[in-house]
Amino acid sequence: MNVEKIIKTTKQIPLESRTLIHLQLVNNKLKETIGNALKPFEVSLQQFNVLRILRGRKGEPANLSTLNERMVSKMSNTTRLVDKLIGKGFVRRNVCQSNRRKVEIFITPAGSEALAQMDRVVKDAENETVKGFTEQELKELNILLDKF
Amino acid sequence: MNVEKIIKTTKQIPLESRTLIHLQLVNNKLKETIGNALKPFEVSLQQFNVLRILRGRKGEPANLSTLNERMVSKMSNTTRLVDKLIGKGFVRRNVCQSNRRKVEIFITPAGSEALAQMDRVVKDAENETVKGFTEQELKELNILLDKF
DNA sequence: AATATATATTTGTATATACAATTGTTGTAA
DNA sequence: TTACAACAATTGTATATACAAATATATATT
Repeated sequence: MNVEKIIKTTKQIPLESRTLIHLQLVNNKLKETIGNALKPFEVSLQQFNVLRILRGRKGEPANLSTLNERMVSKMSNTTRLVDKLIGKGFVRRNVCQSNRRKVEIFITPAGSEALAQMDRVVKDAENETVKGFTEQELKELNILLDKF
Repeated sequence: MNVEKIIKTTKQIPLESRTLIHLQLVNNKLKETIGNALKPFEVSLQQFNVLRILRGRKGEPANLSTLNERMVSKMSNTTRLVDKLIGKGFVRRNVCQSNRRKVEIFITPAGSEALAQMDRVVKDAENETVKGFTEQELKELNILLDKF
């Protein structure tokens, strides 16, 4: 990826700014690649993320605030995101008996099945995205990103 | 930044996935920081980006497709983004005389002035964002990001 | 010159997201 | 026990963005 080429500038960009632009460009690419992989399933990256969180809980339900805490990109409106997943039959929602303010959200068998398929295409897309890296380089990148 | 802590997981995440999640988290943080810096000016990151592109052209007008090419995050709807900037008095739009399909977009004096102020706060926000890095580390990060 | 094709922008519409206000429920203090 | 604060989720509304279709102009072909 060549930053200057992508944003078509000949100017020399200060290192700090260039780094931040670089990160945004990488992120855009990444979201596009994974978003495209998910397109056949008609779920967004956010929705996929929620399904994975629910699976990770192995039958334990999650309530909305738990989901929100664990989402990669927190959002103000998890209710409607869950509504979408319910509409697709991938999750189920109950009012929590012990505390009726809360809701319990479960992944359904159909959701688990769909998720298993999504996993495969997303894994492929991820590998495609990082194919230019050695394991060592990925580790170095993670160490650097920790400094943010 | 601790990935596992932020998304509250105890599971070990595969290196490839972890890297991509890491990038998204960094990007979210970055957008929030810079977005907040711009909030007093009531412009979005995208709008700021367009203003900078226009300034970079030193009086030369830009048409919409030129803007689009140069934007960090390309978008399908630059017309309405420019409308917003016109509404704020930061840019001006004419029909191009030599090719009436095109438009010419200029930054206004008010836009230049506002941009100069924005620059300062954005620069501060950028420096704040990368304060954990040495120059050498930023260079390394840029080299790694190029592999995407 | 008339017709078709390509280019540049704009508009309509659906969907996504942000933010604030509202609702319903629980816990706590007078 | 009533009143009030805190909590959890939902809803209303405004704004943002994506995508496709429409409009207007220019260029190329017959």
